[in-house]
Amino acid sequence: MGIADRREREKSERRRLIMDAANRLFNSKGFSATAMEEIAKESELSPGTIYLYFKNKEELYGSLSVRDLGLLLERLEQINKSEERDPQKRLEALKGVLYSIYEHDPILLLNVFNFQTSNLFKELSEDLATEIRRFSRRALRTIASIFEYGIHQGTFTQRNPIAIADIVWSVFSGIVIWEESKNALDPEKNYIRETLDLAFEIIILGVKK
Amino acid sequence: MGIADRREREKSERRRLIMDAANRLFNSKGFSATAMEEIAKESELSPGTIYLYFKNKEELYGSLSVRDLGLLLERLEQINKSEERDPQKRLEALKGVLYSIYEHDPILLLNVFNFQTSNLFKELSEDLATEIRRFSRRALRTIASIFEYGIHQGTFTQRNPIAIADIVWSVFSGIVIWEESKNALDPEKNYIRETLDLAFEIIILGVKK
Amino acid sequence: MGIADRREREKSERRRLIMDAANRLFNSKGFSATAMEEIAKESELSPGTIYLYFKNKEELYGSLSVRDLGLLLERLEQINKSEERDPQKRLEALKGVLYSIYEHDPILLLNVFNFQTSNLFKELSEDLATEIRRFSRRALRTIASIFEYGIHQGTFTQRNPIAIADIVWSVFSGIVIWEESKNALDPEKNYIRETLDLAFEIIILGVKK
Amino acid sequence: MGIADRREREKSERRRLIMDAANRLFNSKGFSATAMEEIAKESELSPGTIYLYFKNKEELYGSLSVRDLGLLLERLEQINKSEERDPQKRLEALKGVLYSIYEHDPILLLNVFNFQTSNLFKELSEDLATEIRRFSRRALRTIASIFEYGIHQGTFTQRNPIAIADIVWSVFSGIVIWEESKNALDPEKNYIRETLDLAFEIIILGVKK
DNA sequence: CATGAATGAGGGTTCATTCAT
DNA sequence: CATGAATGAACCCTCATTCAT
Repeated sequence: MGIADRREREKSERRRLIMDAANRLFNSKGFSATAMEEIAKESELSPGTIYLYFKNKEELYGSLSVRDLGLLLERLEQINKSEERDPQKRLEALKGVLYSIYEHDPILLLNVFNFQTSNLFKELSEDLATEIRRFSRRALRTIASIFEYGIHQGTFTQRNPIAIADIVWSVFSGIVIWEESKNALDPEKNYIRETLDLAFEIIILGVKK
Repeated sequence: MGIADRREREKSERRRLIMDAANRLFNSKGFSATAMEEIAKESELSPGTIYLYFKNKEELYGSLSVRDLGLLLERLEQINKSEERDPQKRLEALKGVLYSIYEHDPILLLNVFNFQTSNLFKELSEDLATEIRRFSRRALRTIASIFEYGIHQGTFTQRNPIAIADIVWSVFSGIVIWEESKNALDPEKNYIRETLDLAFEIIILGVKK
Repeated sequence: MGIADRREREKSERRRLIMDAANRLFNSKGFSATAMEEIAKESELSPGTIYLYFKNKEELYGSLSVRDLGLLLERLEQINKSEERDPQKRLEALKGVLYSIYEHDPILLLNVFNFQTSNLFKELSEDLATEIRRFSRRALRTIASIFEYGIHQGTFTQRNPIAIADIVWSVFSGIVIWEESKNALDPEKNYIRETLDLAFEIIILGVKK
Repeated sequence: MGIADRREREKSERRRLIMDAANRLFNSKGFSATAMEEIAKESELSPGTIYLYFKNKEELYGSLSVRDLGLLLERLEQINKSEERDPQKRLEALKGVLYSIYEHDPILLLNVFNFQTSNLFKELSEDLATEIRRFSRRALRTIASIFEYGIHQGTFTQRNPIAIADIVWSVFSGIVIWEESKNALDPEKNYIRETLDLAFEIIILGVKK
């Protein structure tokens, strides 16, 4: 490995270091309530260094969204690439992916969500904004293609697959946000798994012929 | 009308004036990005005056949630009080209520949502926090009772009504947030109505016997 | 009693009412930390009314000083007017007066003191400032005349009576402030009486022939 | 001198810079009337920088007291460590110290005083409050030991040394405050030196056998 | 590249004072 | 006279960002 490579790797490692720290803090305290200096401290770097890797606070937050969406996208695309031929099984796999994403980082989707809704978007560089939009669209389209496949096979009823994908995405994100917020108030009871299972049960009943 | 009455009315009008201005600004710029002075300017009052009506910025925001939730709750309870005997029709009424709420203020639910998720809750006076929680719980229970009614009548399949209410609430909020965020990026195309219709169609298929 | 008289009396009663309330609050929280609205509430009047009786916050505070100084002055002048012929006994009477003032309102002198030191003086109307200065000077001169009397009688050593009065005044105020501040830290132990007694003992030894 | 050392020195110089500026302003305008921004301007720094060195306005004020008390304490302790065997000479030295402190900063003691009396104490960090209390107590005890020494030697009359120290402290502070306030009103005439001399004369007569 | 001290604009909030009723 | 709602200037403090080292 050449020196240039090592530099490159160290650089991207440091980027990840910052993003991980930022993710932890943004998740636990929210965007506005997290100070850049805290992120610096958490990542054991100085504030100035953060700005060598990210143009500003918004871009740092946006980069988290990109990373998360990329992760999600990759997993989703594996479903379509799989050998599985039964549409309902593919739907189950979708549930599995979404749930595992939730388990990996409970509010990953909430972040992606909040970010897109929020006005932080406006502060973003065109590049990053475009990337988020593209990833987001691709994720939706990938979900849609699972349904398309089912419709094509004749197992699912004829409906607009993109619209169904929107619904799946919405209900999933909605449940995660909603149950997480209930969780925050009463940490004892966590019904996310059950609610998600039920939601999928209903969706399958609703789309199957 | 006595002087005291008039005073009282003026006072509550002023409160509403502030809340409306705050709502507009919070909606378009978000909580943190909105300065109290802007709210003052928007409501044609002075900063000091805002503080005569609301203890602080958080309480002002929280009061918006309470007002919104109250509005929603009232509409929901009318469904159960209605003469309608057909469970599916009641479900349609629920859709109508949620949609009309959306039309009245597209991000009303988003606000309620974001608020509960956010850390702003911690800054709230106990009174206000309790009220929000109570309203929120009652709204859920009211939705649940629509399903209970259908199960009781034998039209809907036997399932936990509270869980279904959570799903309905989640999917509805999720769609609104999601479509609104797509809206923000591309204001030409608004598919909310269609997506909601489809979502309800699926839910009805999913819960009917 | 005519109507005009009653008006006058009510007016001065209200003045006193406000001053008493202000005194209590200034004493317990200090000048800056006391809000005019608190004084209004404590005196069961409205903020606006306070301003009918006092031009501003500083004048209200200054008026307290005037009242206190007047009270003190009256008591001091009685000593000189008394039948008592023994200079040392007159000195004892002086101690009694100062101590009873302290008992009446522990920080009366502290207030007079702080006020004169503070920059509040600058905000005062010329009238009030002049009055405070005149009272203050007269109080000093009255104390001085007690010593003059003793020197004249040949019981006290020949010294500048005004300077001695300054010292008496300083030591007395100093002790009150100092012991009060120790009091604030450890309310159990109150040595003011003992310290004052000792101070007078020393002074008497110091001035007697 | 290493870089770290220089950093350290610059840092403490900066601290002193701020404290000096703050001292000037607090002295001339009082605590409440002095804005942090003025202190920033006076020390040619930005407001934010002040907060890098002091947690808040109260702590800045408190730090001044600590510095002043430290200075005083050091001087007082030198009296006891000195070769001087004559108690009355030691008393003279005490007068000298107190007077030189006064000359160094005429209202140093007034500040220490006012601070302890004021409610600012409550806002202080435990550390700083403790330090002020400790210094204050030690200063008193050091003064007391001068008298103890005189009593032990048989030159002074048997009296509670701590109480005498309180009196000395009180009369000295009292005179400074009092004469300064007269000074403020009529800057022509400054009798502090004379008054202090007379006060010491009286005290010495009062405590000597 | 990395640092972290310094910046200074901006935010939330208070409160002495006014004035229409 | 009395009121108290309204004002708005001013204050303390934070924190995203910069830049000399």
